Amino acid sequence: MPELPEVETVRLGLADRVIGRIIIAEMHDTEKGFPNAPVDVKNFLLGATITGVRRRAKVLMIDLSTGYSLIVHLKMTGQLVFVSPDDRFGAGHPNDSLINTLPDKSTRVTLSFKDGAALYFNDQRKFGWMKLIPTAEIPSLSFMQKVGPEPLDASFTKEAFKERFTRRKKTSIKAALLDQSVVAGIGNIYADEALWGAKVHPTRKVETITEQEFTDLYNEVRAVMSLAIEKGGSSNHTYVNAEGKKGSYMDFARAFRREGLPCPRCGTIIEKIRVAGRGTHICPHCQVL
DNA sequence: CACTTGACCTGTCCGC
DNA sequence: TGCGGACAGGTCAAGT
Repeated sequence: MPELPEVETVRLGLADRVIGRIIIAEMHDTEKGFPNAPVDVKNFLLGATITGVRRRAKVLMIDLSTGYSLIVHLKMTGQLVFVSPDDRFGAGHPNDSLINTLPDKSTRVTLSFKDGAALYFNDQRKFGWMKLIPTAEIPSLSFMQKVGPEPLDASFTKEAFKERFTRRKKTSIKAALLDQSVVAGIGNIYADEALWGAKVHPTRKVETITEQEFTDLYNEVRAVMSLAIEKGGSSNHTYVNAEGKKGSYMDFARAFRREGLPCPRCGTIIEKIRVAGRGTHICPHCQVL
């Protein structure tokens, strides 16, 4: 799914497009989709103006003028795509662009705006969700209580990074990196990329990671996340930004989904193994046990 | 408590 | 071309 850089890319795109727009209707085609409470939808979603779009870890928060917020998790295949009336079949937009074909069979929620624009929440695998809750209740959500620090926050130090792992001494470094309560926002792509960058084998137990390796991992996590945001995230199949367009980080990937190709550092063929139940890409020469 | 595994869904790709 | 199985960017609830 979208990891931190993909969710941040969506957030930036939405902030440009939906803030100030007024929601006049919502339609959804699955019960899992959202607004579980019809009364709240009627009173706090319809007619609301969007006032802000925030992100914490991989969760998006769309704040409304009514004091409620839409909370969204895209999980593996979720998308939030904004389409203005001018976009459809407009000049300069490729014919194969998603925006000309939405809604489609993966569309779970459609939010219609007063000016004719729409925001589509699509999710092929239906793992994602969208909820409507009072904005003031967000900080007390169990997710917000448990989630670790944002890796790109200026206040997030190398010392804090290392300290977060003390609770996961016996597990693999990859499983710990994927644990959202340790550090927020890392997923399968950027875990592999950061481990490759720091030359750390993903199955290494956390308690065996040296001071220098923690320093390298800290720097790599931040560098990889920053570069990915700059490139608009990674796209394999389903991920798109708020304009329905793909990101380009995969052009810069050094290990992820590069099995069978040479390691950019030493030329050894990248291998794919399984760690913590996830497909994992390593250079067997650079990342030794 | 720490840790691992399976389940949640749909679609696609790969080998027979 | 058809079919079964493995797998896909995430997170829970179970299990040990």
